[in-house]
Amino acid sequence: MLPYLSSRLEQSGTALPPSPGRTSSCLRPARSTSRRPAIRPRNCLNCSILDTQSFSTFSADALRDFDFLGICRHYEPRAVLFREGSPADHLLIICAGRIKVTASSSNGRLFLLRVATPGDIIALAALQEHAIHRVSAETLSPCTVKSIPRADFIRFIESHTDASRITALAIAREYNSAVLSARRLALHTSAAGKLASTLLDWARTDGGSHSPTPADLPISFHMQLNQEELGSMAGLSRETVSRLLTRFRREGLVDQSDHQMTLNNPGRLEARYR
Amino acid sequence: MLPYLSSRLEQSGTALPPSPGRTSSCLRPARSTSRRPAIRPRNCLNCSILDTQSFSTFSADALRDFDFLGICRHYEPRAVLFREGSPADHLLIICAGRIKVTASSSNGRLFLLRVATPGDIIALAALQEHAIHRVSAETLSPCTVKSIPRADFIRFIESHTDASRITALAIAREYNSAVLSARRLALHTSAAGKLASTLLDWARTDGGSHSPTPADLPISFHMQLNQEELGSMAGLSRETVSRLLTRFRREGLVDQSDHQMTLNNPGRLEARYR
DNA sequence: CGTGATGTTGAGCAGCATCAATTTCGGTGG
DNA sequence: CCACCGAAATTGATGCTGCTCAACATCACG
Repeated sequence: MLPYLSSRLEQSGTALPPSPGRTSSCLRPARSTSRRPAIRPRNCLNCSILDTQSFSTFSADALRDFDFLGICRHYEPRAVLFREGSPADHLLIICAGRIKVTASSSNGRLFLLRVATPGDIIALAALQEHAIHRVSAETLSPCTVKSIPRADFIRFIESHTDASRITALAIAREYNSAVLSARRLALHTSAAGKLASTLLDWARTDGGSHSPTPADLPISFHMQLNQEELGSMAGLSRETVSRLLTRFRREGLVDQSDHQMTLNNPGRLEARYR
Repeated sequence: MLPYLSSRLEQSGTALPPSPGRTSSCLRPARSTSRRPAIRPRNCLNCSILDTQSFSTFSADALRDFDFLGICRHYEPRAVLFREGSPADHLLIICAGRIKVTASSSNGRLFLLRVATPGDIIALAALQEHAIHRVSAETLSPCTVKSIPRADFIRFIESHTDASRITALAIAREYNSAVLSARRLALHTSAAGKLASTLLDWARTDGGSHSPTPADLPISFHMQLNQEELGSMAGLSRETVSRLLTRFRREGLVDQSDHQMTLNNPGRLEARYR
């Protein structure tokens, strides 16, 4: 037995006993029961998420061990994974669904830091420092999440050099997105500027291709947030977001049908409301 | 010769040839000449910074190798270490002095992300991703900075497991401070709230003890920024900062003499202007 | 048809950016 | 020592912007 698995047996009170014949994937975790019990992953090896995301460069060796770590759990929408202030003792990896990461103030305001999608890692930075969470995480849609106890994960990265590197890379990405958020909020005085750059940042990361900057071609992406949440991401009130979106629509800068948002001319949007 | 030092010889065009008898420290890097040439560090082993900061847990082995990496350089105030948009090909470690890390917008606004002090690492996240800098770095005071070429550093952390872990930790810290900045800017609607929380955050990290939260005792710290820079950190105009500081002073919440800033009652400051 | 979530639009006002004038202060040179 | 300068800070006046409160519309769902 691998050394970093020692804490497994006691950590998961709700985990099912190992079921050897099971072939469940991280993505579709067993037929849904009413109680949505935790299941052992054991199929990260052929999980498509690992091919495309952060952990794609794991060595076969590391990947095999990684497969044994933690447990997968299913969550309904609006479920809280952890709250600001609680100790960061588990690493979370999103197998399916969308999760919003927020910070809140004592007077009830909310700040939406990011929306994490499959393949994303949550709580990595807080876990590294062995600190308390400075943010809360809540599911936006039905989610499957792989949860790895801190001690197991630390032991894992200590015994795999490449895993350690990849971890650092993942945090670096988290860092850069946080800096982008801060930039947006600080550099734009006008509400229009804040909203425009929020949409642009989102379209560029979330909206398909990671190509450098594809000229002034329209970008389309799935708008997963309502106006209130969008506002809490850009630091604006719900009403202001509504007014601005109609303005952008009138000016032909964006189109919105259902949950599909299209930035017709990103360059012009950026230039007009910087 | 260590493998990760291979690129040393060609990388430093301005570096002096090795001077074996030299015993210069990272902190006080040779007698100052008019041209402030680059020097080889070779004394990180007994540099006091390493004892107290990020790299304190390096193994003796790693520390010895680390000592051979990069070169130290001296900079005058207002010197630019790198600019937003340039490729991140060097890691910087501050040996002495203070460096401000900023982001700027096309319309001339400036956002001050952090002030880095001795022991801090700069450009770590951008370096990991092998991306371009999203921020600029500029000296506030006379500085000594150790500069390590990307390739050398990557090779270093790949050959030392503990170094890799410590690197991840350092980025995690950077990340958390970036999140704090974003929080501040997003969660506070009032200018007073933004300034108050900026001062409080600063006092708690920079202002001496890292104790959890020392009740309502006064906190004092060295205010290294003028009001304009403080404003660009809190997302406020210079004039607003001035007005607010006089208000805080009148209310007995802060005292300011020379460059020493004292928060007389942090708890009250926080409660009144959240 | 009611209910609750979400989006739209209007009116009023506080707060902060901006422009502008003045003061303070540290340094530099006569 | 004083005069002068420039950088930084102070204070005032003004206008706009976006938050707040409020009413209403729209839609999905039971």
